[in-house]
Amino acid sequence: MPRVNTNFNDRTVEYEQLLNNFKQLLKKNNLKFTIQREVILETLYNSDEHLTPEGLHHLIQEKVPDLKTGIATVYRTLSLLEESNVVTSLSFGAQGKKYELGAKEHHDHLICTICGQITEFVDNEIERRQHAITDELGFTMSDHSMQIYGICKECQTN
Amino acid sequence: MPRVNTNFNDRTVEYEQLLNNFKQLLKKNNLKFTIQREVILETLYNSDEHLTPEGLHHLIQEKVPDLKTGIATVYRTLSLLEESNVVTSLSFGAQGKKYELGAKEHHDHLICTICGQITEFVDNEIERRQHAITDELGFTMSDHSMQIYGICKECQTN
DNA sequence: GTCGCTGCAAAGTCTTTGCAGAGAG
DNA sequence: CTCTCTGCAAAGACTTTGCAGCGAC
Repeated sequence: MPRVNTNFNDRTVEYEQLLNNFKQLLKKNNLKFTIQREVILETLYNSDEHLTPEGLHHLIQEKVPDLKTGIATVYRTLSLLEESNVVTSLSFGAQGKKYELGAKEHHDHLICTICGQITEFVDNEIERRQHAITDELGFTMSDHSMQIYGICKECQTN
Repeated sequence: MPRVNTNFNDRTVEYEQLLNNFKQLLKKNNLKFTIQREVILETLYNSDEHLTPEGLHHLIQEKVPDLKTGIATVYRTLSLLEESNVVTSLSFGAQGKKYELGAKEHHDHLICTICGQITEFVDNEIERRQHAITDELGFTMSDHSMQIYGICKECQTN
């Protein structure tokens, strides 16, 4: 099994927790903990980027070439993880969903339309306003997402 | 040509403007003003809902059955309208894009995960914060979108 | 008349599904 | 052992494209 950190630092602890939660979740639903599922979770964890199913599949093939993981398994596992709220999917303008671990603090996205880079941010004032708006309309908010599109600092100077 | 209003009220005026803008846009780009393009624009205008390409196609077939509009034309026209910023596409969780006229004031969306209803809203405080955030990061904002998911008032009582 | 547009059907993407064998518990 | 997972390939959903005839200008 690939594991990025073998020394016991914070990052490893965080991953161990995530992994344990995932194992419990599987057990609770009579599902099995397989190598493929672990590799997928770990790859998502170790990637700073927002991955498409295909991108994730490629990454896994590079990192663990012996395990011939099928794209179908990637899709199936992502659906499972999304249902379980372990990951969140984002569907931006163009096409195809991207996935990210959802365990992190809630955040929104800045998307550069030139280089495609995604930057995350959190703004408490916006979060507050969202609650105010839904309260006013009698709407029970379960989730929300916000994307700002434009040109990032780097792409402006190039 | 179908035309919902023949009397000269505000709504008709608004549509006439939209139509004229569209015609100018076509002329400027050496494109042709066709019946199909008018019907598509008009159907979008007269629909309060956010339409999928397929939904739009169905609506048109119902309303103008003699004109055998092909789904390909709907897709092609929507792309054209989107490029020209006449319509905006929204791609929410599930799949498939939905389109709405983009000429209206900028607004965000509340999406009921039970009945699928989409409610629009505008919040100036949020708009202000978005500008503040992008300014701070040196990001040039071109557009943004926000969706809040949850359960609408009606679905809560049912 | 010219040149763009349209409908049709075929081809592409991206995603899901059926199935038989592999593997977790 | 049982019953879920997996990889593969086939099938689906949605969208785009090639083409020959049609129609706007």
